[in-house]
Amino acid sequence: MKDCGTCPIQHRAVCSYCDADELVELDQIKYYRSYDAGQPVLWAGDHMEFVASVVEGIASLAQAMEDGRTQMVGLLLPSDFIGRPGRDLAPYNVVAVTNLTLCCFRKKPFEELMARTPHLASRLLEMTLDELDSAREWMLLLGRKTAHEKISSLLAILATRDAALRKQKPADGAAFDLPLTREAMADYLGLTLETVSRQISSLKKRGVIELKGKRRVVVPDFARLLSETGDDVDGGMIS
Amino acid sequence: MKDCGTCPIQHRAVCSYCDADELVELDQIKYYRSYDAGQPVLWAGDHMEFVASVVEGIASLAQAMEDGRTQMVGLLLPSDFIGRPGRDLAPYNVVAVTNLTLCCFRKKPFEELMARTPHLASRLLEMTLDELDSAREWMLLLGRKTAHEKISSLLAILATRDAALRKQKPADGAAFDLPLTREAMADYLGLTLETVSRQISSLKKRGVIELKGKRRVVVPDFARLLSETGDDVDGGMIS
DNA sequence: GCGCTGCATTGATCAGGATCAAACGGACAC
DNA sequence: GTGTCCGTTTGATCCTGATCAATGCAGCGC
Repeated sequence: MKDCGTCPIQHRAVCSYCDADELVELDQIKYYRSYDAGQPVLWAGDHMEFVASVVEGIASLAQAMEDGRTQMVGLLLPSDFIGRPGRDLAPYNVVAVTNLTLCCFRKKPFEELMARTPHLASRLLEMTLDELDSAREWMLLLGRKTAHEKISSLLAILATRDAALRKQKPADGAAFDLPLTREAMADYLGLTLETVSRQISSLKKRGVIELKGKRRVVVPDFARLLSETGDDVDGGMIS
Repeated sequence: MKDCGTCPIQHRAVCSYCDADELVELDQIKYYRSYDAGQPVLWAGDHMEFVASVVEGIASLAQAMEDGRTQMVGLLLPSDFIGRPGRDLAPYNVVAVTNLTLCCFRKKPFEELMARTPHLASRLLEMTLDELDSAREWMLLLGRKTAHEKISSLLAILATRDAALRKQKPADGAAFDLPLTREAMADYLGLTLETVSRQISSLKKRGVIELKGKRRVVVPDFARLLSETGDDVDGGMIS
């Protein structure tokens, strides 16, 4: 895959054919948006006038119940795609977890382009199938794992994705930043923030992880961490 | 949408353009398969040589952990689609819950057809987005709802889908069959079978539902049932 | 320095569901 | 009829994670 420099459509989102003519067209309909940490990007029910690719930062997708219970249903890291071609209303809340930059494409022209270019549609289908798979992995976590396995799984995933952003495999001794507050982690894992805190303390006490400050995590032995997740050690969960 | 008679590709799966030429092609690569209740259709990791549309009966998608814990991640009713164009390996176990008939399309020619027909790809994209939405609704249920809300939600969904198969809205006093054992419900809801049984007994005792035998459920007041689900009463969950 | 604010940690207690165990009841073979 | 099998119900007890509450701690404005 040819690299298109600093242009965000180099991301896997829409660029499996990076040197094709469509690239030029996409380039013409793109624009950038930035959000501060904590700022909402979309509320459930909003009209969506764009689709977008995450350039930098982290966004979350969350469902809420009226009484305030919330469940995060997705975490969007750089190169992830936001939006539903063919849909008008946002199905869940999208919030900037950290400072966030999106590369947006106006929805109408994007859809028109899609209708003319089969590989774009199949690329999006492929990405959506990936999302569906990870949503279903997450269902296993939410429905059947213990608090302890949940936290370990989350840390393993964050470590893996963090390494992947640097095009590496997660290595022993690697450090990464926890981009989420304890409360956000709780909402992602279906726990309370107290339980998250306690489980992290316990992992620390047992030497599975080390904490540098509150947010930086060092994993001295990655296989050890994986063995705490409840997953089949090779394959399975980590996607 | 034009009806193509008894041919299963009338299902929304692949037939938004029922009178198009592709229909003829699809017809040439289709074949049927039947499974008995309880029989496996695919194991996670199997090679998939077909994609398929459910004609009759119910199938389940499930993830399993090595120690036996399992989580159902999807329930496939007639008109639902099985398979991932572009993927080779089955990501989860597929099991026939009741007697099951599938209309299968050989994968290779199906994919070739897809590559040539943009509307087929976008139809599948749309369906996959729907699946993704319901997977995420289910994540809210698994992560944040009480046992009591979980059971009510499941019953509401089954009642709704059952009515939909007859092209109706769920009505007060409507009856439907529970196609699942207590254990299967438990695996779907992230509970144990004992808890499922107790919660159903409690709903019965409080008059929210009536049971005719073990498997037939009557819902005297559908709004009452909905109010027990924890969802926003209009819209939300029921999809 | 001070107090304030926003996360995070830790403790004490409670309760919702899990677990272990027994009994029930219908379908079916013999 | 009897016995067995399977799914279900019900009971007693336990334990994980929720809840309520207090404290810690870093950053920041003044």
